Amino acid sequence: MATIREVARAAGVSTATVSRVFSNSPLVSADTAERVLKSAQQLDYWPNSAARSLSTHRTHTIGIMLPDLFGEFYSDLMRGLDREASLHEYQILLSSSHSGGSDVLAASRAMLGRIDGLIMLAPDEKSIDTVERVRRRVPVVLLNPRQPVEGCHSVEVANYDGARRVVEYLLELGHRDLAFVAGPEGNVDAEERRRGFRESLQVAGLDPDQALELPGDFREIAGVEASTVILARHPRPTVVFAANDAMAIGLQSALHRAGCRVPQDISVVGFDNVAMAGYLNPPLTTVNVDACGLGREAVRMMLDVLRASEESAQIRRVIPAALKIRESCSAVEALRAGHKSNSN
Amino acid sequence: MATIREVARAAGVSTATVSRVFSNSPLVSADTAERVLKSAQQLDYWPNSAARSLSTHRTHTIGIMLPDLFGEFYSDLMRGLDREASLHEYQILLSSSHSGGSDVLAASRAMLGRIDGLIMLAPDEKSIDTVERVRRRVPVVLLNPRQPVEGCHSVEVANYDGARRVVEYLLELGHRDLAFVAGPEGNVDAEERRRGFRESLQVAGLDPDQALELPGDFREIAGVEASTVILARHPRPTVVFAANDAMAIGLQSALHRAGCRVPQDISVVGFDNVAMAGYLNPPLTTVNVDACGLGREAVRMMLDVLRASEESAQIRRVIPAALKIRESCSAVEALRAGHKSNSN
DNA sequence: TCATTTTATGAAACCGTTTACATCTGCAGC
DNA sequence: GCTGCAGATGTAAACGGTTTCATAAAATGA
Repeated sequence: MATIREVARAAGVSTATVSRVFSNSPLVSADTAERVLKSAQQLDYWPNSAARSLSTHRTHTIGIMLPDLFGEFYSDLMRGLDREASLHEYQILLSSSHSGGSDVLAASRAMLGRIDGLIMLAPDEKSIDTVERVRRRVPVVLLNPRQPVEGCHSVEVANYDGARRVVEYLLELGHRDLAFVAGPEGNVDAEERRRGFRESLQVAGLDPDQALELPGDFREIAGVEASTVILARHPRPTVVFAANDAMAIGLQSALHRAGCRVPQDISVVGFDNVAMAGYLNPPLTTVNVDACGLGREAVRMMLDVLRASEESAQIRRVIPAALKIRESCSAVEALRAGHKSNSN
Repeated sequence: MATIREVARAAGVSTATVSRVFSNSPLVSADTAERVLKSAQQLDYWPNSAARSLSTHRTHTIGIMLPDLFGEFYSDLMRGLDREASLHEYQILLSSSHSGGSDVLAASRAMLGRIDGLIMLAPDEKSIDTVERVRRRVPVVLLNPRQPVEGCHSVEVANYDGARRVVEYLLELGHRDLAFVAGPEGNVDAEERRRGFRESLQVAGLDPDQALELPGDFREIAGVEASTVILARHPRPTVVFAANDAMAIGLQSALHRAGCRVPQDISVVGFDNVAMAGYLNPPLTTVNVDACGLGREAVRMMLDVLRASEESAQIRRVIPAALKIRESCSAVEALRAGHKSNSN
C-alpha cells in the first residue's frame, strides 16, 4: 500500500502538495494536481484515514453506543442514524450489545480518538459517570436518557405522553377496567409507558392498583402469556394495553385462538406502530413512534454541535408520539352483553 | 486531554513504559505499573485509538458495508454482526445507505486505515471492482454475493434452495396453479428466490410462464396490491408464494378483508420467518432465514482470517433455509368447491 | 526597472502511539 | 573481580498523514 511519500516522489512534488491535492486545497495549480492524481492512481494510493485523523483531530465518524436491542425499533433507529450520517458523509462506529457499567466505559474508551462525537441510547444509572467522562473529550447526545446529564443534548420519544393519550382515548370509549402488559424491567421506554398508564388512571380518578398489570419483555410471546391471565380474570378487563406492538400482536393472536374476538369481545392497543401493525387482523390501534426520526434528529443535533464553534445551551428535543387509531378498539357499549364489564 | 507524554512525565518514566503498562506488557515491574496507572487516572488519560492503530496497523474494527435496507432482515443481520463482534471486543464501522458504484468506492476508501477487514452485503456488478481493490488492502468477506469474487470468502443464505423447498411442498399439497409475488429488482435475495420458484416449476414439468408472477418490493403494501390481481384472476391460483414475509402479511391482510379465507380459500407462503410470523392469523408457513446467524458467521469468518497467519483457500459457507410449516397452506382437495382450480 | 503582492511549492515540525534497540542495574557463576 | 545474562527502563525512529512557515516564482503596479 502506497504512502503519501511514494506518491510525492513519483509525481516529483513534496508530500505537502500531495496532501493538498487530496484535501481539495485551492493552493495547488491545476497541472500539478493532475500529475499528482495520475501518480496516485498508478500506485493505487488513497489517504490513510487513521493517520489523517491523528493530525487533524477530526474523524468524520460518530460513535453510537446501544444496549442489546432487538425488534423493529432498533432497526428503524439505526436506519435513521445511518441515513442521516451518510447523507453528511459521516461514518458510524457502532458498539452495542453491552449491559451497562464497566462494559460501557471500556467500549467508549476504545472509541476514543476515532470519533468526533458520541450518541448514546438509554444510558442507565451505571453509565452516567461514563457519560460524564466521555463528555470531557467529545460532545455527547443522549437518546431517551433516564435523566438529563449536564452538558449533554438529548432527543427523546414522548413515551409518557403517548401512553397517556392511549389511556385517555380508552377512557373516552368508556373503558374502566384496563389491563396493561409491561415492557422489560430497567428499560426506560417501558417504564415511561407504564408511568403514563398509571398516572392517567390516577388523574381520571381510577385506582391504578386495581388495574391489571402483567409483566412482559417486548416480545410476542409475552403477549401470549398475558392472554391466559387476562382470559381467566373475572370480571374480564375490557381492554388490554400492551407496551409495544410485538406483545400486542402475540396477544391478539392468542385471543383469536381462544375464540375471543378483537375488538368485539376485548379491545387491544399497542405501542410503536410497526410496519405491519396496519395489516393485522384487525388493524392495530397503536402509538406512532418515529424511531427513524429519533435517529435522524440525534445525528443532526450532533452535526450541529460539531459545526458550532462554541458550546450552546443544552438542548432537549422531543419526538412526539401520536395515537394511531385503527380498528382494534371499540367502545364499551359495543361489547357483547355476556362479556360486559361491571365498570365504574 | 492528556497524552502519553504527560503521563510519563507525571509518573517519572518514559513514554515507552507507559505504553507498556497500557498494553499489559509483562516487561514492567509491578510498582512502576502502579505508579503509572495512578498518574494516568489523575490525568484522566486513556490511549488514543487512532494513534495506536497508526503504529500497530491493527484497528480492532470491522468495516461493514450495506445497501439501504429496511425490515427485520436488516435488524437481525446487524444484531448477528454486532453481537459476535462485541463478543470478541471488536468494533464495527458501519457505512450503509448507498446504492452501489462510486458511492461504495468512496465509502470504502473512507474506511481505509480504520478497519482490519471489510464485510460487504450483496455487492452488485457495479461494486465488484471496488471489492477487488479493497481486497488488496484488507480481507473481505462477502454476504450473499451475486457472484463469487476471487480471494474473498463468502457467507450465503440458501435462498434458491429455500424457494425450491417451498414449491416442492406446495406441489405435494396438490397445488398446480401458483402465483408468486417477487421482491425488488436488483436484489440478490429476491432474484434467487424467484429463480428457485421458476426452476422448481420447470423441474416438475409445469410451465413457469403460465404461473402468475407479480411485482413487489418486499414491503407489506406490495402484498396488498398483489391481492387485487390475484382475486380478479380466473381461474384463481390456489396458492400465493410471497418472496418475503412482509408481503405475505400484506397479502393475508388484504385477502381477509376481501372475505377470502386463508388457507380454506387460498394458501399463502412467505419467506424469512420474521418474529411475528407465528402469531399471524393464520400462522404463516414460511422459510426460516437465520439473518442473525448470517451476520454471526460473517464475523467469525473474518476473525478467523485476521487471526490466520497465511491466506487460506477461499471459503464459502451456506446458511440453510428450512421450510417452516404452519397453517397458512392447505391441500388443494380441501379447497372450497366453488374456488377449486382447474389445475393440470 | 524595481518594489510589492500573489500564488505555488517545499521543509520540517507535529499529531499520539508503539517498538526495535540500546542502556543500565544487579546478580549468578566461575 | 570478571563475564554473561536477565530484567527493567529509556531513546528515538517509525506509523502516514497535515499544516505552519519560509521561500521561490510569477504577476502587478508605479
